[in-house]
Amino acid sequence: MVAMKCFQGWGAMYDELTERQRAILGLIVREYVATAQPVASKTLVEKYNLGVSSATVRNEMAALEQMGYLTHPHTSAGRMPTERGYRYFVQCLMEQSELPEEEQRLIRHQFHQAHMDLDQWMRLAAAVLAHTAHTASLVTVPQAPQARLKHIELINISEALVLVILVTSAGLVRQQMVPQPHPPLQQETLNAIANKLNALFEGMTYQEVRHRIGQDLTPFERSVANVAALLMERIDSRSVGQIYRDGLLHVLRQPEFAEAEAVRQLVEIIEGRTLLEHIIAEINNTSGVQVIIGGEQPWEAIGDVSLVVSPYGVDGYAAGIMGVLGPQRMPYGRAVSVVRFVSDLMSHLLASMYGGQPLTQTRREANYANQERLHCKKGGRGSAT
Amino acid sequence: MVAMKCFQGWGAMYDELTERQRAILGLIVREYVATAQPVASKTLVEKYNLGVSSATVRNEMAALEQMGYLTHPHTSAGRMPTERGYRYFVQCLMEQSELPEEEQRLIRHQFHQAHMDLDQWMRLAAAVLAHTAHTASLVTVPQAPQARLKHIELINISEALVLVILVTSAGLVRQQMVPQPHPPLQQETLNAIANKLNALFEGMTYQEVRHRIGQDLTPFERSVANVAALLMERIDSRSVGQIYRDGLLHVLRQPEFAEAEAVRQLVEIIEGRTLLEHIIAEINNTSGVQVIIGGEQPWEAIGDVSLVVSPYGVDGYAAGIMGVLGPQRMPYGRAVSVVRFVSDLMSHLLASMYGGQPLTQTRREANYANQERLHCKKGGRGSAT
DNA sequence: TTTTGGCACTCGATCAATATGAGTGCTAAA
DNA sequence: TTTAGCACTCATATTGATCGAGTGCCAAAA
Repeated sequence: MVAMKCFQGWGAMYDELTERQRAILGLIVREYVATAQPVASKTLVEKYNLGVSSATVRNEMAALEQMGYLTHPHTSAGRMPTERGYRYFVQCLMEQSELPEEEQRLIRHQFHQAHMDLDQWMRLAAAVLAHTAHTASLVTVPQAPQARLKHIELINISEALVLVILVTSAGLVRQQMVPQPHPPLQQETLNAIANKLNALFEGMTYQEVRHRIGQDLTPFERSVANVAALLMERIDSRSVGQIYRDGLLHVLRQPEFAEAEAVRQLVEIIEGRTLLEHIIAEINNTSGVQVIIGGEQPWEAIGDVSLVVSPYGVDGYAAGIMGVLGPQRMPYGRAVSVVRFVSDLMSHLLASMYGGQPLTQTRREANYANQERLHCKKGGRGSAT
Repeated sequence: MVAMKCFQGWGAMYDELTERQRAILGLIVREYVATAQPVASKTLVEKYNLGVSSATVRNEMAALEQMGYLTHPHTSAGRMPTERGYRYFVQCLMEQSELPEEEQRLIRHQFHQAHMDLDQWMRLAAAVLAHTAHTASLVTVPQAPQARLKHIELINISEALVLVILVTSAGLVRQQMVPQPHPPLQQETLNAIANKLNALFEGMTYQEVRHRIGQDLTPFERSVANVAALLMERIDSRSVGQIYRDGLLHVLRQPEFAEAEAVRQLVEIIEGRTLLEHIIAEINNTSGVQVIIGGEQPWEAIGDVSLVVSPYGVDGYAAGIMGVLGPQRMPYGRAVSVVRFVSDLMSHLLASMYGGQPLTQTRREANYANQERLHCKKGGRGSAT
């Protein structure tokens, strides 16, 4: 059967495989994902009623191995997908179903329960991703490109302390205590000061605020302005703010993490910031759901761990990423569905909170990949003739 | 030599052991903690220049095993402490040194860097505990007994949204968006409304706020008041709020977590909320640093994991717990030192922020245990007569 | 009465030899 | 092009033998 173009840049690769090889590769991936055991030619034939003998399947397997889609742990073992095999599966073979309507409704409901509470949304997103995909999950707080001051508020906490509350244009709120000046100020005076500072600094970045400090301000006002600048700088500098995690236990149950070394590596990815920041930086430049597979291309470092991640947020206001992570042997279809759904949902919720365009548009646009895939699939699902 | 009372309720147990047995038990615990290998009579004699032969040590070991302080993994292996052995060690044998001055200074410095930023303090506390004790660490956000409203602020975010900021008397800040009423309100109007609500509700709990809602308020004011009540209720209801964790990797490096099952159990304790809340509830009723050892008394469920925890906070304002957790085979001395130091430090910092008495007093008082211990030690270090 | 040297005994750990069987690769026939 | 059949490979499990660390105990010494 004639092979068809599947995905930009994968055309050549796609052409390598016959329809039957593609069917077999798909079954092997699915079977291996389900059982975590190398799959034998015989099991395949028996379980899926292929109309051919195991020997035929073996030949195809050998061909697929030759081309780098499968491996052998040892001579007398079944086949398992290589990274390249997974990649092909994800790009061309996987059906990208939507999440079942029932599940969608449940998730939406949970989010609407948490009225406009960003913190709870993040927590919930992490929980839903982990629970639905049976993997670990990560959600980063959406970050504005550069924090700009929206509003300062001063609150009299005691004779010794004043609370500075700062709201950025992206809606982030930060607070910090500062000492009262020598004769403590009353709330009304503080309000007046806040008004003055708001008039002066509204819409500025932390550098601009710093620059404007100095003339015609009392020492106390100056210290408040400095604190405001500091808080904004802190927001900007934390390239990733807090990270919400969940579902580590799900992943630990997988057999690939039966020994300590693998677990260590996994936890190092999840908890350690360096690698994560690297990944996040990479992802933020893309759009749509991305699948990162174990030791592929630039991700040799992450070993047996795969990620399915997506940026989300509001265009121009705030952008974060969320995703799930598990062993290479991961149910990619389900993972992609749920990551796409939840990131879309969050984007829309954030948009309704801040105004602005949810980051979904770019993703729809990115669906060319998806559509191409469907197109390529049309080529044939049926068993070999 | 006459045995002396060591610690309330442990007198009887203490009396069981001769001076030499105590010395040997202490050495075994220390050696086992250091090497993670069952310790043999010979190694003990050679390494510590005991003035006796290995046979003698063996006899004493047999006696200690008889009494339940030691075990055997198998016949031809050295001895290792039982839970009871660890307990005796912690209660009577461990020297409770302070953290080295150098280290104290460094830690204090780090905390003072993070000016009055509660979030950063917590993160830092978790990091310091984990790093210093080479274990995993937990820090819960200090919770006020009942949140009372200190201040409400309303900020005009857009034509569609108003940000409600709420400050409790304990200094916690929460925010939430509410929709603007039909003709959107200007910032000045919002200020007036905030003033009105502040005058009405200051100092009230969420129940009291709910009760006062209804008469002479506009629908918008009522919705703000409701949101405020909801936020305070949420603060109260989260018996433990966010939990800061760190250092999981340290623990995973320990040989007792070489196999997946142990790791699973550990992560279940750290990430799962149920068991943790149970522990926290138990601890909050006590004062001073507590040592929870693996499968002891009411803690059979936590298996091979030990905790060293302490409450901290400001008397009457806010109380949380912090601590470290690792395998039973844990450097208890160091862990106790650092937990005590950091919890004291945090208590003082919080007290300087909120006013009030730091929770340290009770701990000093609890030192009777410590002093008794020193007393008991005085009883004799030398070998038996 | 306590300590100690000595010796037998136990039992995990390690290694080699062997058997087992799952699954492939290849070849020759259909 | 497919397939039946068979040889081949290699992980896994089993057994047995050996080694040695460390204890337990006893009888002699202090």
